[in-house]
Amino acid sequence: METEDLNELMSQRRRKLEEMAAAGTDAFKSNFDRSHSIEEIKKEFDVVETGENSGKDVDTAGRIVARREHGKASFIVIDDGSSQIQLYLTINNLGEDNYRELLGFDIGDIIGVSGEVFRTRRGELSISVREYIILTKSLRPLPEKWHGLKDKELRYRQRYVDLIVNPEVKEVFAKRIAVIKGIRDYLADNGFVEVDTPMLQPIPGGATARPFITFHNALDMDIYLRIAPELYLKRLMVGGYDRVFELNRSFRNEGISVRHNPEFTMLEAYQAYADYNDMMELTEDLIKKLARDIVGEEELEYQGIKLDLSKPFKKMTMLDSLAEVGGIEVSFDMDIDGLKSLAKENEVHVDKGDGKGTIITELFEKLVEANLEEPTFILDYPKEITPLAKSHPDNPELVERFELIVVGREIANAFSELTDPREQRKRFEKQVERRDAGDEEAQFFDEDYLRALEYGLPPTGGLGIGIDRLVMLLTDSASIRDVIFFPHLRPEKGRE
RNA sequence: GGGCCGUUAGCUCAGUUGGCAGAGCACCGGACUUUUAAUCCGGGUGUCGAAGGUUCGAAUCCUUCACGGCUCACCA
Repeated sequence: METEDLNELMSQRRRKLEEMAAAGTDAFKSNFDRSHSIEEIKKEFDVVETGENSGKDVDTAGRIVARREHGKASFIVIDDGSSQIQLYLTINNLGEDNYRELLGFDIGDIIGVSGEVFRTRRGELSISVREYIILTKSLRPLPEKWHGLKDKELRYRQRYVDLIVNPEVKEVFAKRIAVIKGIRDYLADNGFVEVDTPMLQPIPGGATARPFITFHNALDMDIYLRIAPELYLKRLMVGGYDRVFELNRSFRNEGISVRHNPEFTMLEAYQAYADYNDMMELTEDLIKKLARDIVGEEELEYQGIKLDLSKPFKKMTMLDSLAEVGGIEVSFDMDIDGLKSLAKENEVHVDKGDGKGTIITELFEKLVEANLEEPTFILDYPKEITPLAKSHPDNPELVERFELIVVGREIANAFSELTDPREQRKRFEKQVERRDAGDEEAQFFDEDYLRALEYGLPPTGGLGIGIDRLVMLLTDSASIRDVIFFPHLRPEKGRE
């Protein structure tokens, strides 16, 4: 199969590889001792002035990304992922045969070089090559140097090529890496410990979503990929951990869009003796810190919308926001038919089994959430859609829950956790009723979780942050695929 | 799932009314000892996403399919 899709360029490279082999050269070396990374060279030799020789040799390596031939003296640019540097090669330094061989290497090949660092007359820090070695032969041509790789499908499927030729992609992922590290550092500084809980769960819980189902052969049973780590993390709180977090993947078997990938990265953090107000403070502080550290300032722009993260985030209850932003008066005192007709007026879809809480939430999402730009905490969600949160003392229809909305998107979600096992049992039973009525996203009944609650969960605040969406916000990325190295795509056909 | 758009050389893209498949970069050959999108001379390397159909003739028109993008629906 492989030979069939060989084009001329790939054939040429394979021929070169065979010629190397025939000459006794191994084109896939096992190691190379560097004295410096390219970034280190740039730092250390920054003081070398235009036209000046440093008098010092370095050993470094990288991928050939450009070549400029000038007869008996030429230039090659190599890139090691940290930075790029120009190589200067002359017949005088290398001799005719070696000079020709080094120039004959292809763009994409990975080489090691030794030589003196100097700065050219044009001011470019360079290495005057004395010795070189092929480390890895590249058998496929890279995309064009000027336009890079544009085709989105190729960029997502072959992210390795995207990363080689499109430098801005690396910047986005550098920020993603920094966000994740920043969160871990922040939480560690605040006394949280990072834990791992099961991704393969016999009962998928902690969120309202359809799970992926797989099968355990030895146990002869269905098993689920987790939709959230929540119930296991709260079991750990029962076990006596005071502050825990998990920053890892969850999986939801739902539609794929610019905001949804079937597997996504989520932070969940739980703090004992805290409630949702404490989690609100933590969320705001964390996000402001990430903006400062990673974007460099608290004013940023997302898809043309200017956001000022330096101001205190706004706070509104869901019901108030429907009045203030949505322009409709809604309350749980209205009867269900009144809410249904209100939904109809506003072109909000209502399912048969939907109660007041669901309809109000749908109205909120349509009339309010989509229109919120500046960071806004929305407080006090309907109990009906939130089976794991503590009841609100002022209104039995509500729970102590908030979401942080930025540019119409949910960035964080938190509650005062429901700790009363008797009420949790009733809430689970309601979910089972919904599931029996055909709601595939209703939550599962988890008897062991109730047992854990019966031993006693301290008052606990819980927080979830969607990392991919947060990174989108901080990197001004329009699609979740731009912040996930390998986003989910349909398999390529004609493969295998 | 619906709608719209796209798929042509390794990459980025043109391709007129249906009439021999094009450019730039990359690549190959040649010139050039400080260039940096190097330059100059010569060379087009292709299953026009796939399969059918219409036609003397299809990259171009029609049908179906695949993959992707945007969007609506769905969904935390």
